[in-house]
Amino acid sequence: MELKELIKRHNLRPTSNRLEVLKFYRKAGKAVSHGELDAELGEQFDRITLYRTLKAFEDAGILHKVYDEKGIVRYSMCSHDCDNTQHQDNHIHFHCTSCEATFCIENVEIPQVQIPQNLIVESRYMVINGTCNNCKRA
Amino acid sequence: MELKELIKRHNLRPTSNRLEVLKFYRKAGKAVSHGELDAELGEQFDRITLYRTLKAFEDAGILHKVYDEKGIVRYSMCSHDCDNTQHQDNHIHFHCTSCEATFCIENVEIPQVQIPQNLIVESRYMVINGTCNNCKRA
DNA sequence: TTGCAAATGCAACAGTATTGCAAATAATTC
DNA sequence: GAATTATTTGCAATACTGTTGCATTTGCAA
Repeated sequence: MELKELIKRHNLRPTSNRLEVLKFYRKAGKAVSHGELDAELGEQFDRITLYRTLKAFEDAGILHKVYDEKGIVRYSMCSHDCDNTQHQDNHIHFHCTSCEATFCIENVEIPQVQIPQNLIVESRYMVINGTCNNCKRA
Repeated sequence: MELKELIKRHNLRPTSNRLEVLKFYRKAGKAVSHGELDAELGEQFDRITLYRTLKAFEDAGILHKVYDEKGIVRYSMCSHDCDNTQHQDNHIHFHCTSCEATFCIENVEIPQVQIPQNLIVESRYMVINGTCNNCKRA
């Protein structure tokens, strides 16, 4: 079970809570909100613990935050190994307006843009809304 | 006072509440959250009324929603006349990580991107985080 | 196996947002 | 201009999301 290793590598203790959460995220293959996580693991673990687990994973660089157009916060597994100093989630996110799923499009970089005023750019965030392949068929 | 006309044109009644809210948004020149609006006009108008006013303006196409990286919902005046069926806010938003201001960069379109899977694209949303000119000086 | 730091569960609380309903206000018709 | 109708507003209640403090438990290392 390499999830245990992943957690340890980021200087966190591999508790049963964290292992289950991470297992769920890996299985999900899409961004998952605290609410969705709680619906799945709420019987087993405390609501607040799940909040703290998500925060710990984000700080450690195991999960990264994703926002959809409605401002809903979700988390998704980092594909590259991020750390506590910097996330490398410089890819586009896709949000399906039909099933509300949000997932990362790992191999597409967010394009550079030319900004008129001389503002200092630190990071870029981009979401594409549309219909995913599942919902397209239906 | 052409704000009255603007409201009427979108089939809403130009009440004092709505006129004040719109006046505030025009003056602000940046995206404003409900909380910020309430801090300014909360003495005069009810908190819930302000929520409903924002919603009404959004539905009517007078304001459009803006999200920053923390998932905070703000509203900004639509430069082009939108309507209740579609918003045309296809421009980039800039968020200053120092003063937390968010504003529209009207004249820069969100770039097209090539998406690998055959997903159906409906709209694109982009936020650039950085430092605004005000905070740069400081 | 003992001692310490990290992690968890529970309770309380804070902030944001929505809904129902009655009262007030604006627009419409006569 | 008065009466009628529909919209808008304020208040109360409620729901959802997220955070903090503290006592207890758990994991890890000496």
